[in-house]
Amino acid sequence: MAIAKKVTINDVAHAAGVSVATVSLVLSGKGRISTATGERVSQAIEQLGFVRNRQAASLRGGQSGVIGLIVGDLCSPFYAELAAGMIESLESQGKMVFLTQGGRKGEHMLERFDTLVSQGVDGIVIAGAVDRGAELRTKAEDNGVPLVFASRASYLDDVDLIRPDNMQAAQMITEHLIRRGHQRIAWLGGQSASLTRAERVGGYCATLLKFGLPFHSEWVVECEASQKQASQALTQLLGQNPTITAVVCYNSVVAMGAWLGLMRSGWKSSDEGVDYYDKRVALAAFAEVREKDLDDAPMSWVITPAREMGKSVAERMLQRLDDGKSTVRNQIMPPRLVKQQ
Amino acid sequence: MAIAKKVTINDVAHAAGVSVATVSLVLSGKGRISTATGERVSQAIEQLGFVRNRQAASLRGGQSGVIGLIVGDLCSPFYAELAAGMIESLESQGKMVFLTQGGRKGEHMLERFDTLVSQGVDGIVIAGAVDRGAELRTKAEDNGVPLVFASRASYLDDVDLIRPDNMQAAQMITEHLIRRGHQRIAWLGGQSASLTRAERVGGYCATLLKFGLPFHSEWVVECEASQKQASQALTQLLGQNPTITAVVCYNSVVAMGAWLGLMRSGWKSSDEGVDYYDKRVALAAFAEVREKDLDDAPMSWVITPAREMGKSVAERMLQRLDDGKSTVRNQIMPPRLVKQQ
DNA sequence: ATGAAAGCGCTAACAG
DNA sequence: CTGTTAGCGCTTTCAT
Repeated sequence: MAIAKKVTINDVAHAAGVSVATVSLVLSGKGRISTATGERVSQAIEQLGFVRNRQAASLRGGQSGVIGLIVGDLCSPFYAELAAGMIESLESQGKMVFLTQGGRKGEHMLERFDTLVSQGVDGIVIAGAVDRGAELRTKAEDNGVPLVFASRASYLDDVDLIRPDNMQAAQMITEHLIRRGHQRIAWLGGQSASLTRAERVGGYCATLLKFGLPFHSEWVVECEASQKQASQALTQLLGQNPTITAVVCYNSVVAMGAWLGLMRSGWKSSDEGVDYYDKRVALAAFAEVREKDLDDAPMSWVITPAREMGKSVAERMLQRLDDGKSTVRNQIMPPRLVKQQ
Repeated sequence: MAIAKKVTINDVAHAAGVSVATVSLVLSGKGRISTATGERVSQAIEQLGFVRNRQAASLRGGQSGVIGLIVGDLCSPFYAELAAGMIESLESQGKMVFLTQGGRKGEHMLERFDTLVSQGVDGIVIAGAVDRGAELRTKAEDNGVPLVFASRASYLDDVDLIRPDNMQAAQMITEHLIRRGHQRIAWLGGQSASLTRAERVGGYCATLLKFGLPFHSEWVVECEASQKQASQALTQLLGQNPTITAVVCYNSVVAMGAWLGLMRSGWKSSDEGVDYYDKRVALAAFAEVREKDLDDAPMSWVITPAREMGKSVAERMLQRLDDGKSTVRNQIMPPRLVKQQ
């Protein structure tokens, strides 16, 4: 099959018996075109199967209709879902997305940024850990490219930023346990270097204090994201502090490890926690996204709706595209509590 | 801060005291340029911070350096990792990737395809379930755009296709159990409408026969991807068929459910399976990607290296770009067995 | 080995 | 309302 010669705006103009300018106007919906001509042009377009060359359009000065997305780690479920939500939203507005990877720690953000600019994107979204935010902001200003950040945790200031409300999430999950009658609540998991964890621990701690409950630093234990480690850490914690009745787990792996650990030591899970003779320990957790594995676990958990966050990011970007001068702002995604049973 | 006026090839030519043509030649590495001039140009480029406008380049007739990727579901860990591998690979070759979503069932593949073409991509990769493969192939031919498919399971023929070896994966995991002494091996999970499952069950069955072991259709049970359902289904299966000593689980959720189910019924996990008095049942599973949750489970599992598959896809695409006439081929990714110690 | 010039397909003034 | 015209930034013959 021969390669169909590309049909251009010229061919359309010819077929419709008008000038290229007219076709262009019809295409962009600008200018007042008579209904009759508009009709004729549309028909020609249809008939010839014309698809407008965005590159040429953008070269001439218009918008490219393309948004660049630099995501740190596409394999993180949270960012994958964020990206999916964003792309979905943008595509429904007729935009397209250039996806590139900035590295788990944001190592490649700057180079990727340049590449995106050279591709003529209308705006850039950066999702994930950011290495050199200030430089990026300057670059964006220099190039006149709207920039929006989306991150799980961040201290960036003076930029458009959308992020989860880690502190509120921690408050919700802690308060949930308290309302179920728990007074001695421990924390399991995460590494102290993590910003996300810091924000969450902050919320946990604040909530305890707010309810006049004891906060013991020995009840906040670090551990790696492995079931075995979580299981061991929890057993040790409970052994040394038998009065603890509830545990907040930093993520789903830790949570599963905690649960399994208890079960393996002879505890049995019931609807509201894990029981051992006359004692009960309730579990609660943070999760990146809705996970099948947690569905059947005897615990409540809290997530940040990543897909919706992606949509918010898209909306924010569209706004900036409309009105480049609109003031930057810091937007926060409320978390969602998933109650067990 | 004022928006820096975009520096073009003209400015570079001026600064280096040569013509734009020369700069272009240096940029593309074509044509014989004297070392001296080349040096001077490169220096000017560096100094002015010039970045070549790919849109213009591509418009004029060159390649755009952009590959379109239509992925069905970015939230599936398998495809997320595949995409990540592909993008990584392509970016290291100076290419960029347009990412769009084709829908879980490939509903939007055709529209997305058109959009990508209008953006002037050099080639298109389709990852995921494909709805109308034949049409896509025709479209690609008409537009002269190389097309490569990557899918977890597919019957597409006569196209460039890279897919996992589901059958071999099933053979590996089944044989693994057999070599450990199991003779009565059951299958748990998946829905019979799934193509992937069909391929895997095929491999499981074939391996049993190859080793002269019994295959009972009652030992192959469907179940949804939920721990609870898996747990119930397994309990029932083992209750009715007490001679079974090993179970192959269709995915990680089913596997976790199976394990938990056994534990909750009083079984205890050991290194080589789950024990109950004098009886032992070994578990094995398919997983989409390496999962932390499976790491500490008493079972072996098999995965298709999605990231490497992504790299293969990228390579295949680059080949087609070099040599559009190279014959299509069906490439298969070997699975990897992860033995639980 | 390098320069001059002709566009790629489209849009944005500016005329009519 | 619609046509004319001048490029956007770059590549690519064709001369020199």
